[in-house]
Formats: sequence, C-alpha cells, structure tokens
Amino acid sequence: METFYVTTPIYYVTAKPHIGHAYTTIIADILARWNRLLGKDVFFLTGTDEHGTKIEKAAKEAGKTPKEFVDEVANTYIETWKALNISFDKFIRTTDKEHEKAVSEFITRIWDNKDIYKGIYEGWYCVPDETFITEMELNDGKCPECGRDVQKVKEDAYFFALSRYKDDLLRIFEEDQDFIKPPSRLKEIVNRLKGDIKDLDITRKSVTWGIPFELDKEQTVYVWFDALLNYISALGWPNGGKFIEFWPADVHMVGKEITWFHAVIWPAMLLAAGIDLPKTIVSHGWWTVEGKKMSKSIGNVVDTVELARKYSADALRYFLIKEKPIWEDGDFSESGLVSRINGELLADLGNLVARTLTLAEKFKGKIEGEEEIADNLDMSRIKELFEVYDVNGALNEIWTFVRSVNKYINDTEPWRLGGARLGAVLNNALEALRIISILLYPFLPETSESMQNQLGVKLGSINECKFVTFDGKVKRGKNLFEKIEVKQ
RNA sequence: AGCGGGGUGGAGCAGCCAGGAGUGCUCGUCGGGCUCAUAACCCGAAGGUCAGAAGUUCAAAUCUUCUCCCCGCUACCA
Repeated sequence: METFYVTTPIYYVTAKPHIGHAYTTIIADILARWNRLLGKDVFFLTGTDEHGTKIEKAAKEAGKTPKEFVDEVANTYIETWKALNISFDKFIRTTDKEHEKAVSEFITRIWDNKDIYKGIYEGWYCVPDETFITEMELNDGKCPECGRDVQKVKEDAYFFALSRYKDDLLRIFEEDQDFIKPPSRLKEIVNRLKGDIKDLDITRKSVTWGIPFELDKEQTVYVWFDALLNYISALGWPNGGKFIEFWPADVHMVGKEITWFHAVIWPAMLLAAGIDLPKTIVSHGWWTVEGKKMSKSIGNVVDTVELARKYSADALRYFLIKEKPIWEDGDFSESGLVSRINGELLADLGNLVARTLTLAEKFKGKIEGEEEIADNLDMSRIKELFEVYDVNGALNEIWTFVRSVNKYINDTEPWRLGGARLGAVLNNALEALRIISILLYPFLPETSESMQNQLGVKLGSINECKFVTFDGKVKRGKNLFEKIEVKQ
C-alpha cells in the first residue's frame, strides 16, 4: 500500500502551545486526513523536544525537577491536540528511552565515519541566565536576553562536520527544486549555504539535562542534534519495521524560522549516516496577533485550548487555514475569527445545509436526476493543490464550490418547483453536500461528521467525490454553526 | 550589511514568470431581488494616477534600471 509520512517539528516545552504551534500541527493533520481519504497508509508524527539548559532553567523557576516539568508541559501539548482533533499516530518525546537509544546509535555510526571530531568550543555564557550565547547573538557584547555582561567560555566539545556536506547539499537543491517549499525559502537557504559554513558543535560539557554523549560520558548531546533525530527514532530506526515502511518522510512541516535546521543540518546528518533524505521540507509563514509579533513579554500569546472551547475546534482550524496562504505571514485576531464564523461557516455552509435539508425533508417524491453542477467543482485542481501542500488553496477551491451551490439553489428556486424537476434539483444539492462533507473532512472533521449524520450517508473516500444518485436518508439536525453575537 | 519577500479601489488578497483596455476574489459601503434557509442567500453600483521615476514597446500592474517605504532570515521562538 502507498504510504504517507508527515511530521510536525517537536515543540520545545518551555511553555504551553500557542496558535503558532497549533497552525503547524493543523496543517499536518489536514495532510494526514486527506491522505487517509486517498487510501494511503498514513503515519503522522508530532511530539515534544525536552532537553537543554532553557528547560532546566524553566523547571528550576517553576520549582520542579526537569522531568516533572517536561512531563507536565508535554501533557498540555497532548491535551491541546486532543482538543483540536489532531489525529496523530505517535507522540514522541525526546526523553523516551527508544529515542535516547537511537541518538546514541546514530552518533556511534557517524563517529565511525569520521563525521564527528573533538575540538574546543569557544563562546559566551551568561551566568545569571545560565545560557550559552553565540557570537552572532551578542547584543553590543552583552546578553541579548538580560543585557548583562557575558563571560567567555572555552571547553572541550565534539563537532559534526557539517561543512563536508555543503557541496552535496547544493547539488541536491539544484537537482530537486521541490526539496524546500516555497521557492523563495529555497533561494534563501541556497544563498546562505554558498557562504561560509562552520561545523556544528553538538555536545556540551556543562549541560546536564540532555542525552549522555555516547563517546564521552562527560558530555551531553546538544538539543538540536538530539531533536532532529526524532523523525527516525519515532519509527524505530535503525531496525524498526515502521522505519522500513515509512521512511523517507513525505513532508516535514516546519515554521520558517527552523528551515535551516531541516533543510541543511538534518539532511547533512542523514547523508553522514547513509540514510535517505526526506522528500520535502515545507516552510510556512508566521502569525502575528492583532498586528504584533507574538511574544510572552507583550503578553499576546493566544491560548489555543481556550479559543477552541469558546468557538469550536473546527472554527479555529477553519480560520487558521483560510485566513492566509501558508507561505505568507498573517494576522490573527478574534474579530477576524468571528467574522469568518458568521460570514462563511454559518452564512455559506451552515445556511446551505439548513436550506437544502428543509427542502429535502418536505419533498415526498423521488430524489434523482442528471447532474447540473459538477462543473463547479474542480477536483483535479484540489488534488494538485494538496500535492504541493497548499491546504489554503485547496480550502479556497472547496469554498468556491460551496458558494456556487448556494447560487444554484437561488437560480433554480426549488421552493417554487415540484415533482421530477424538484427531485432533480434536490439530487444535485444533496450530492453536492455529500461531496462537500468528504472534502471538508480533513479541515473540519466534526462538521463533516455532522453533515453526514444529517444527510444520512457515510464518509466516503476521495474517489466518491462525484455526482451520482443521492441515496442518504436526510434528517435535519441542529445548525452546524451558531451566530456569534458581536458586542458593539 | 548580505540575502529573500512585499507595496494593486476603504480593508485583505489574486493577477506579474510566458506584456494586450485596470481584470478578478473576499470583507465593508450603497441600491435592488428573493423568501427554502441561522435577518440568510442572490444580483447590481460606487470606489484605484496598480509606491515613485526613467527606459524598452504599437501596447507595461506585468519586462529593464534607479529611488523610497514595509516585513522576514542570518545558526536552536511554529
């Protein structure tokens, strides 16, 4: 059976998930659900990144041990994903035993291949913040976080020979223009890669909250090196059956700020170990909130679970996907969310279902007839958009069809009709709704199910998105969406 | 600074790569139609010197050059 392996980044557990995390994860969920509808064997991975000084520090501030702390935060991620109906197949944590074992195995392999060597790490350290700072991050020679003086540190460390893979990577990017999406990001990465590439230090002596470095137990593995390996450790690499079945990944969904890690460092690591590269890295844009960058200091971090509870997971999913092209940045606002609920989910879709079902329930004749609106639905376009991971484009296309069905009902005026003609119009409208319920399943799983209940049909596959004779038993249920009253 | 993206009616976008009357979409405003539907849906109208300048061309939002402005990335924030 054809497989599909999609991943989100593993999220760093210093804080609860916000809409940015939700966005990445929702896109991945939509891809997973769509590919299941296509009949593929899907593996959808998400999880948490739990090592490093920042977590150690956050734990201390919370008065907890690192382990207690990461358990707690990892749980809020799992709870959030449940609240948003994220259909992940596995939730990996970098503190999982299997993961730690895989990391050690990986390091041993590339050591044997001479891609790791011992050297001296030189950098800056902020004592009160307990964080390492790179030359680039320095702000006027001071700590970028707290503005205090930093201290030069020198310690033994192990390095990964990233620079050795520069030419290989450039050749790969040249040959496979789709390796990084969108093209503008590919350009950024290529230009940067053409510059001066330094080897990466991948261990720290003074960090204790990390995976012990296999070759020198005084050191721990640098968080990023550890974290990236989750994509294969989750499949049981090196010998797991899932690894054989699902690797290479079809798509790593990532936020634009971590493109470099996924497009350069991660492939270099895989090349070093002789493992196939993932097929595509999709790098999406960011959300601002009410026009401002999301940050804890501004205090505009949006609580996802609260929003989902207030409006519904489907409404939030819909907004995030419909609001902006995935490559671009966009702005989140609660008023924007409400406007899409009232103006689109309710006015276009909810209303369409309500008016059609009312007409169908009253009709006593036979619902059958020629298709009249199949041309309004461009299935091949929708499939193409999914193939390039443009879920925003696909949803727009589906929505165009939803609107066209409302127009069809207006044009045919079924409330004036009767007999065979009414049967034919209803057949078109009901079939359209059945098809829409399938197409919306990846985006709005609860709404899709509710539509199928009211139509008296079962969720079909993508192959069933074509007009035939409607054979459901309609029963109008409660409204799909309720109007959100806006206080003036 | 380097690299990348963007500046299109009141708002948000498409259109640009392969030039052909300012074309399109969503929201907002105004007017109308309809009454099956959650005051919903459908139709129509107003509104733009396509950031600015120069150039190429019979023809430029679209190609070239320059200028201005906004945003992002630059080694661990989705």
